[in-house]
Amino acid sequence: MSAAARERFAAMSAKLKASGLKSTPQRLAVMKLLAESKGHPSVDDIRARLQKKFPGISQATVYRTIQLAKSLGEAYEIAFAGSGSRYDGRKPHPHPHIVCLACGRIIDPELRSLGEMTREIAAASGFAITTFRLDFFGLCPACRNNKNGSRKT
Amino acid sequence: MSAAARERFAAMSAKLKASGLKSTPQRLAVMKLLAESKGHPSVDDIRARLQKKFPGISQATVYRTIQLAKSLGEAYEIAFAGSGSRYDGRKPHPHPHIVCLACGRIIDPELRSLGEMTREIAAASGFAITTFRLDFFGLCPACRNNKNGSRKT
DNA sequence: CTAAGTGCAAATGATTTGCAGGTAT
DNA sequence: ATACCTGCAAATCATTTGCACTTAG
Repeated sequence: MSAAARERFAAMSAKLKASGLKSTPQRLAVMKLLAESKGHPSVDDIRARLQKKFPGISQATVYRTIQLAKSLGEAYEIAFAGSGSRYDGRKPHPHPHIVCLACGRIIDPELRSLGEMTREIAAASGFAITTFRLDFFGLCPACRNNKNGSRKT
Repeated sequence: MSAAARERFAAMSAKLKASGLKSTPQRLAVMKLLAESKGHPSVDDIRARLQKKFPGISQATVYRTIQLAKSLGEAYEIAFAGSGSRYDGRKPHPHPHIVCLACGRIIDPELRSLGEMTREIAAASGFAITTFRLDFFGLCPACRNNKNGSRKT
């Protein structure tokens, strides 16, 4: 567990405690995974990885905990049509993504000029812009060559 | 029906005929609506507007026809998590949107610099980028004032 | 102790699909 | 004629929710 992950997990558990809600083992485990997963895991990725430690853990609990983390401002959901959402507990704010159409990998690109673009859009449309969604889709370097699809979450 | 809409409808019906599939009244009606609707209608918007002319029209037919139009390259789907998709038959290619969180209105902003941004992303990540999704969310000029929500599709 | 959380299974909402009868070509 | 369509209802898939039991504080 990297220093950054440890810090994220500390922030999450602190918010959880501060909220007055209960710090159950399941909640802490889900949040830890969110804090340390670089690969934008799905609900089922999380449930699967928690099986060893919590044999009976239910999807419902994972869903509920993720929603809780979102409502605490500690997780970010990337929803896709036609497939389950993916979650990010490392950067819990809107940011652009690049999604590999072959293996499902999702990475976070650097991108300046987005704030500028948002201001331009707001000025031209008259909307009060509060958030955005920006995804690029394509083939990652690995999938451009081999036809594999080792799903790295 | 504007000149642009007429042209889009002509393109759609031509593609349909060329595909060898049948030009049924339902299909032509759905495609006409797609061709002329500026407001990015939902499946149910379309079904509702077709009720008068086709009293028994089913959601299934609307869904199937939209998928057909998409596969012909003549309609573009904007999918949202937690609510139904919206469709665009006027510009059947990826383009940015601005979505009003209060009334659901969706408009198409002008935006240069997107191609440039895509190239930048591709170069930095090594991905072969094939498409993108860009939405801004906020309050439209009307909803910034009144709390109404006249859903203009 | 007791409000809150968990697992399970049933409910939901959008979309898809199987099937039996209808229609464009 | 006949392969393709349609409407209907049942099936899917991701996610949410009701409920009876369990547990953190």
